[in-house]
Amino acid sequence: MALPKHYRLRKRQDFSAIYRSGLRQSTVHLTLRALRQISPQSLAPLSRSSTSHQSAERFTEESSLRPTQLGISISQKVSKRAVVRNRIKRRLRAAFRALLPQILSGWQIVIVVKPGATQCDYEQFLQELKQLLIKAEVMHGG
RNA sequence: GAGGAGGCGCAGGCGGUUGCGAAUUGCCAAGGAACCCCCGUUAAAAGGAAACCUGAAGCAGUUUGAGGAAAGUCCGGGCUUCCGAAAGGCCAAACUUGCUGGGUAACGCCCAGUGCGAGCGAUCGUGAGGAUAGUGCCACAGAAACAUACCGCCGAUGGAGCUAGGCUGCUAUUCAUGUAGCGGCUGUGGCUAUCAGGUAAGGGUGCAAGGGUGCGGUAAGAGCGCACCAGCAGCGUCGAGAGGCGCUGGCUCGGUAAACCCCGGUUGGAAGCAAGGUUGAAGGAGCGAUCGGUUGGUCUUUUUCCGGCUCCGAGUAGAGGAGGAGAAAUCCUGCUUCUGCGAAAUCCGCUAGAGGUGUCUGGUGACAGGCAUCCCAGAUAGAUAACUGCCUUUUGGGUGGCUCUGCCAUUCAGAUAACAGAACCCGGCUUAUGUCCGCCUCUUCCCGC
RNA sequence: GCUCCAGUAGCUCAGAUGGAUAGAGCAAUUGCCUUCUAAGCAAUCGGUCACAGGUUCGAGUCCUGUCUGGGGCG
Repeated sequence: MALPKHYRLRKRQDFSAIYRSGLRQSTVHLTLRALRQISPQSLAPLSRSSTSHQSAERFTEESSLRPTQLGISISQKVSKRAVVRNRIKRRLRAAFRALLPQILSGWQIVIVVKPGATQCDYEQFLQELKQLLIKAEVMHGG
């Protein structure tokens, strides 16, 4: 990872939570799944979903604590060769890192790579990522 | 110079901007803490504390960070747990290993050799035990595919009197020999029939038909005899052995075991680092200080002793709290114990190894041994990078020079790194792969001297 | 990490113990039928049996090694 560890999305729970209730945007080669993060204290009783307005109040105070976390999902259907998949991941991370200063904190993001992205270069990924993040209002429009 | 065979090496280099993991050092929040201060047995509160220890996150420095295949998972190990057994033998089972000798921790791997096959050769390939232990199969064709005889050849016994002959009678003709016609006898050759005849030379069929070629031999034939070749057996000799060479012998046995099988060989089995352990969220079960009884039951190895559990009796009042009449239920807490990664949690396992490099010695070699030296990835939604400049190499064009079918210099344009990503660790095998990549040895042909 | 299965015509599948020229349905092409089309009928076309090597007289089938695709378990 060309990202520091606390910018990475690491737990299986986080991924499944994002897939379950996150918003969705997509371009030709990428799909964005994003979830606005709730504070770490109320993360545990998330499934009971009874303490919604309490956590919403806390959110405004504590959203600045946790930075935005990124996870990348790329299937074997995109390419059977691990080298190709890893290269795409690294390029996406590099693009994300370049956009990091403009990104709001407190989000959890998963980027799903679609088949056909094998031919893309760094510039294309940067453009598509920027488009997605602006559409999802994770990033300042500039 | 052209073509070919074998082997080895490398896995482009130097930067720029922005970054990541690990180790380590320092700084640092915070905690612990000897101690200081305070107090003076009616006490030890509050406060301080850069001796020292721990040290999250962060910052800074230093070091370091994918492969020859990290891949496929086709073999062999190490390591770990469980089951079984505990040493050896026999049987069974499994493996599916199978020329010989060696190497190795081990191997289905490697090295050296033998036989066979391919190539002019360098070299290459080889799943290379047994077909008289038994069973099965060998389509079609063919008489017959494992034990038979279709045609043919030969023999024996017959038949007809057709045919070629032999002997002979009559008639015609001729001077005569003879010739022609019609008969008779014979059974040599042919024809034909038969033989539970002989034969395996020849024909035909087929991948394959009972060793091959030649001479003799025989009624015809045949290893029936001989010579040479191939194969088999025995002996001698060389070799550690597979085998090589030589001599002798009786002459002969289809193929298929990558069909079943037989023989030999090997082997505890199963799972795999998501092994397995530590901490432990969560869940289940439970919680009594002490003494006595062996007539009981059961477990630890049969017996004895000792001991554990259970049982019976005494006794105390039964973890703490709430609750209640309470030693009840129920709830919370604590403790004991069991389960416990789908809580894909933490840490360990986790990288010093059948290790790398250099050198010497032994060995034809695989390899082994000695000495010196080095420490060289440990991630876990998975680091080792993203973008980019120049060089290198090379192709084409232009210009210039020279010793001019070329070479050198310069310039412009293009191409320029393939295959591929550690996931517990090693040894092999296999597969993928190159910027016109580089190097060495050998071989064949051509040209020149 | 472990493990199983498949690969045969454009598609979906047969092909049991090796035997001659590898079949079926659909599709395609042509013809018939019909005013025309569909349906129907008839014929035709189409195969490196995934690849390479081997055993055998002979291999889709047996053996060995690869490649590709798909599934299962922890």
